[in-house]
Amino acid sequence: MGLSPIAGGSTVDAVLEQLQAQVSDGSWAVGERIPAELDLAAQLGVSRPAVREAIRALSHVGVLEVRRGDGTYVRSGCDPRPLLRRVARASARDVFEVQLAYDVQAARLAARRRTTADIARLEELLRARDEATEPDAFGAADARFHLGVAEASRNPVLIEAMRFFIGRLHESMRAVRLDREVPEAGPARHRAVLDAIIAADPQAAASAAAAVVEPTLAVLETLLDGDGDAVPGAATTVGADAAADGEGR
Amino acid sequence: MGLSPIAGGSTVDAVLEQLQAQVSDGSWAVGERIPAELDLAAQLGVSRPAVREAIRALSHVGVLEVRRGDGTYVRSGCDPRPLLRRVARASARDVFEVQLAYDVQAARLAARRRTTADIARLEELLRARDEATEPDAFGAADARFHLGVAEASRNPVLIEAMRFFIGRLHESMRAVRLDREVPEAGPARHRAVLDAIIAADPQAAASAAAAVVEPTLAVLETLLDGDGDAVPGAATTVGADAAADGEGR
DNA sequence: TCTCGTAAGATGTCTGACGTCTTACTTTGG
DNA sequence: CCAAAGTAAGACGTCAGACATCTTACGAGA
Repeated sequence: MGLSPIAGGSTVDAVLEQLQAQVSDGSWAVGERIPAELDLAAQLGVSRPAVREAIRALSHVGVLEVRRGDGTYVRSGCDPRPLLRRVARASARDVFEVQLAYDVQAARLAARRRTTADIARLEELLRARDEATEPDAFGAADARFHLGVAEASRNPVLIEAMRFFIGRLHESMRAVRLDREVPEAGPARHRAVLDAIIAADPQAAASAAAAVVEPTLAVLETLLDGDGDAVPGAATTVGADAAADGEGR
Repeated sequence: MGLSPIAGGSTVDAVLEQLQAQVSDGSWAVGERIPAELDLAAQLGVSRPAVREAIRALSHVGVLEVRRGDGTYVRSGCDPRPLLRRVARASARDVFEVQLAYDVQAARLAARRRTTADIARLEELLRARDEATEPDAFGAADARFHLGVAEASRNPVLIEAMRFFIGRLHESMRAVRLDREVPEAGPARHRAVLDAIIAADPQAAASAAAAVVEPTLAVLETLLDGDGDAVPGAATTVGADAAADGEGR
């Protein structure tokens, strides 16, 4: 599969798609060096800035790697943009379900790997969470406790994934004004998570973590129910306009 | 917090960090319009292309949204780049642990939401997986089955997350030549997952999904254990740490 | 044979310009 | 007085050319 001249639509986005296609279908293998910017511009019939922007965009999402003075190399064949697009337009419920998966796994791993320092830190975070009263402060303290558990799991990928998803989740709920209406699980259930982590009991920690989120998820489910699968994007979509999807290209 | 002129290093990256900082600390609220490219260029003391590249990079990861003829708006305060960087440099084990979280949750949700059509499709995928013999073909069939379970969960975020992480996981393992050495769970355990999904038993499906991945994870653990963080540059390095992070970009 | 210097190639950045779309204001007709 | 159409201003989209800087590799010299 070769490169074909760009036709219509947004030039940069069209270039971006072509480059991604070359990577995805293996025409450009991982680790390989791709043609120079000027060569690509000539092949595609566009200017160098257009090619350059597309390359930079792909490098910022980890698909390409630019080495100054040397060239541009393929770093990974997996394109994270579909995931990012999905998360940006996802319903609060969908994000919440993924967050549940993270919480359970983080608690399980934390129970296996926590140190005494972790326990002390988590105790402090849990105390701060209990003491918080104002809605905003409470939400922040709650997030910090969940993140604290993730940090005790010693898995940097899990930590960053939770950090990102928690942020997006709060945004989603704030956008639909649900952050004040959806009740949070009480201190008791959070205490159970920490106790299980202290007891170094992965199974119990996983169960307790699920018990923390399940009630909230159930409320969320009833609040925006009726969706099922009949209404794909509409109802709870946080990303404002669904139609905007076709915007770029 | 205001904008300060760019000093040294990579101009575009410096601009990018400043823009991200403005968004992160709330100086530019979500939904708000940011200054025009020319204004930003003047404030930062750089050229318009530099500002433009930074803006495009942030728009491609969902932080900003550019509306032609109108202006640039803040779409989200959460920056996914830390997550992407982490995943790019993660060890196979760390990615695997996250993948385990997805598998368990996908199986649980699939057990609750699967249709008869899902069951038929999963049966077909499982059969194809059992029949595959060649390593590459088997790996692909295995991935398709796991993705099939995710699709039955009816959670688009979970589906895309699994698609991305499975891809990165395979890349990681191929990079260190582990894809041929790490044994896959046998047909029996996969059969158990599908049976639980058919039986509409979320709890059993979750357990079965965990049972599928746990053995592989255990082997992985012993294979590259002992490294911990002692051998930074080695094959599966998790990126050792923060130090190596400076390279990218 | 090893080391150092130089040249070629590639990316990094800048300046300036023009095209096109969106938005908002103004004007005109009812 | 209100509403609709037309117009002008602002902002992003793209392009062109040029120069700076870094990396790499090749070749000359010790």
